[in-house]
Amino acid sequence: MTQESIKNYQDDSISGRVINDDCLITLDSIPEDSIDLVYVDPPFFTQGKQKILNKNNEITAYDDIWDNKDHYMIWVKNLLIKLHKVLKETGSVYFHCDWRTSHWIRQLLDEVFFYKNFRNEIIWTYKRWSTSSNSLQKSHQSIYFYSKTNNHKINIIYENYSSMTNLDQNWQGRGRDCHGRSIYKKKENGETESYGKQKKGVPLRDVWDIPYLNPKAKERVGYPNQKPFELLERIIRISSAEGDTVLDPCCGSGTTLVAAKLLGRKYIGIDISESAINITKQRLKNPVVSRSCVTLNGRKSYSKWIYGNNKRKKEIFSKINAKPVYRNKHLDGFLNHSFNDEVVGIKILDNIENITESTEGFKKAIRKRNCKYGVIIKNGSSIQQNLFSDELPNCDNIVYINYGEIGLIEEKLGVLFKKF
Amino acid sequence: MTQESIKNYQDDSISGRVINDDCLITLDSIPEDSIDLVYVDPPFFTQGKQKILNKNNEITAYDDIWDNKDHYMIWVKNLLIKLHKVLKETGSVYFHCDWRTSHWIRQLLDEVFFYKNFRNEIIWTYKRWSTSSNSLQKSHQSIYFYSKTNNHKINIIYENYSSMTNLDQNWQGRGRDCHGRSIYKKKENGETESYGKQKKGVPLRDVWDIPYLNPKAKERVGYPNQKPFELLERIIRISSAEGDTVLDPCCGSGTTLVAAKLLGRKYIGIDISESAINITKQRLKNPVVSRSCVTLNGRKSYSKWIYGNNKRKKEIFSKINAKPVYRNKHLDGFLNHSFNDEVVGIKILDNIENITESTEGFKKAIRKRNCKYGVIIKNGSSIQQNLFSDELPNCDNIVYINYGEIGLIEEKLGVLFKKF
DNA sequence: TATAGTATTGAATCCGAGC
DNA sequence: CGCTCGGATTCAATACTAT
Repeated sequence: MTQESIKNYQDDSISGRVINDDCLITLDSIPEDSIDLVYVDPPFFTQGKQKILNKNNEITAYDDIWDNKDHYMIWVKNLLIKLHKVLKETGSVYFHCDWRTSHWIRQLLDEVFFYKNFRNEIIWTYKRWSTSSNSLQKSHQSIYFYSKTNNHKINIIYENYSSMTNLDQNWQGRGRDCHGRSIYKKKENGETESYGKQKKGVPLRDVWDIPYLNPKAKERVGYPNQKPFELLERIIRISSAEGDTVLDPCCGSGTTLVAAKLLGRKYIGIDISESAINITKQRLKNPVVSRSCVTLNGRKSYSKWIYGNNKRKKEIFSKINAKPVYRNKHLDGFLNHSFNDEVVGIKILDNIENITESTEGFKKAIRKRNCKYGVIIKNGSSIQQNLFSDELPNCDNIVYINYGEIGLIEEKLGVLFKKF
Repeated sequence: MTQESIKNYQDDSISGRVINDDCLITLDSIPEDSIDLVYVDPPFFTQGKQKILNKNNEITAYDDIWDNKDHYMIWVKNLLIKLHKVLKETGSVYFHCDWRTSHWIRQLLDEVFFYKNFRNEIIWTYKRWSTSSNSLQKSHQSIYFYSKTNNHKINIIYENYSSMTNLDQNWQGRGRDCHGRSIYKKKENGETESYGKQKKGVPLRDVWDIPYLNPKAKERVGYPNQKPFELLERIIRISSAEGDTVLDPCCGSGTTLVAAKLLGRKYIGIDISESAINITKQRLKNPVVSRSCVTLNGRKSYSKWIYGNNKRKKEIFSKINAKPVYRNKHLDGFLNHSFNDEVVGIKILDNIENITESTEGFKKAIRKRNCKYGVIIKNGSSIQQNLFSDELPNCDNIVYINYGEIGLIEEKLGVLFKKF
């Protein structure tokens, strides 16, 4: 979607309501068969193990309010029954859960919306800061998508074909052989039969790789557990049309409502927390949407930035098996393998840089990181510039290597640091 | 992993057993506390809606055998109880399920292995053929990972850092502020405190993008629902060590056992189907592992191939909103939108190509695909070469467009084909 | 040997016909 | 009117055959 199509709806003609109350109570006052789409993102059932602070260091009312599973399940079931009532026949519900409760919640969805109305388990996946753990890094959440009936409103979004798809061939006519297996139809003369027909692309998958809201993202409004705009945007686009009504019974910081407003849907948001409602109201007045760099340009785009215009840098790092570091003038990276159990810092010296100055900076940088050893590699744009020409500063713990010798890095390190 | 490290174990000194029986019966004869890792991949609960044929066009015994949910649940629960018994205290179970039953199965895992021993919901995601559907394209399956106790054996696999990671900063010491929030430690002089420590990379995530076993893959053995080697390889590496014993109670075509054998683990495979057991035994004698192109080179690797060295081609396709086609000398793609309800073929003419010859080839190519219209775009490496210079062949259904005019494509098509 | 072009095919899913 | 059954359609690969 373009930024333009969002802007069109940044006026207040779109009717929306934000209500500060217990959603179980408020839902009773919403007319039956009036809602097109519900997105539910209740507090996760962490049993109070997580303390969530807002920007003013107050523990938010957001933390769970349930003592045990049964209590939680009764609350969810009640909520679902009321949501089922207010939904139109063509309506859908999206229920956001994490690993703690997803199986219980789906059980309840089966009971209230029925197994046959299960549409998808959407996997929202993201990369995140890693934590040490005796299991795999948890980096997804599930969103259950059920419709009220089989006759639900849906706009399938189509994406580009995979680059491996043999699109050309896919146009060939198909039939079945005597065993009922699919084969290509043949013309009478034996040629394969082809036919031209417009191709739309591949339907959107149920696994969505959407970046986790960056802790520093402008979109953040200082309320915990804020969901990315993109996630809600997709859901709203898929299961509603312009002018439809979107409901979020636990609206938190209001991402759903912002997305609904910007996409020209009516919205109703409910939350029991007053601070949530205040933030939401504020946010609806002046919505900020940040498209992450990853979304806009793909993950690969960063690599150019890291390595700058210096393509040789990338090559060197791959040859010496090192990891790059960025945003640091005097330090370019580290060797992947430790040397004498110590980390080795890497600096690539461009021909415009002054050796003495750079060495000083590099020494400081690695000292700051408790690195014992460092390697400075000379890299210019010509063979001559790839050799150190000036006199080298005398440093105990730093090796200087000409570009042509980077294969010898381990050996050189070994010779120089034998004394340690 | 390298091919070498696999080959080391291609001998028969690794002890393994393959048993053709009902796993519920066989499990009673396996000693308690003797198994390190169980992988369970039972038939999905499709309620007979899917007919699965093997390569000999026989309906396999693999198709489900359960009339209803309760029947299925009892079977799974019995299986889990027996598996729990034979597992060592340090052992783990991986249970493979799809959307039909994942929530029921996790419920049973909670009952038998306990909620507290849940480790991960692994999402196996892949691209595959798509179908028209009134929901999102289902393209993942879930694998539940539970351990028998908290003291389970695990080898965390580390992957490369994302290119966006600020590795440098990651090394800074961390502490907590007075509100219990994580902050970077400061030295007395106010500088941030850093420490050098080799970083291993990011722990493996719980979302695994592993290509679906291609219908033509050499790895295929002609039994339906064969899982990719890579999937089982990961599981076995994470939750067992060399010499450990791996059990697969519904081993099917035996991928688990092959992976176990090649990784130097002992294995026990059970399946009720005789044909499955025969295939497995055969396969264990001469295992074939195929690494997919995608795995080896990444998905992006193809795009270079499609567009060849001609970067301009990519740019043109994006400007005129067209889809590329490959492995076809005379045809480069199709417009995304149909014209007069007909598909429009695209050919980009390089300066080395002969116009008359190329036009002939192009005409043949689009005729074969029932395309009524075609567009030939002139593209060279200089402004001069971007203009058609020779006399153009006279073709009713083909438009010739100079590179500089590609914005006018719709208009030109309109004028030329008004007569149709 | 490399590239162009052809042949498959799958734990899918819809739709419409036939009961 | 609710079933089931079969035909048509689907794309992401990879193997093979012919030049």
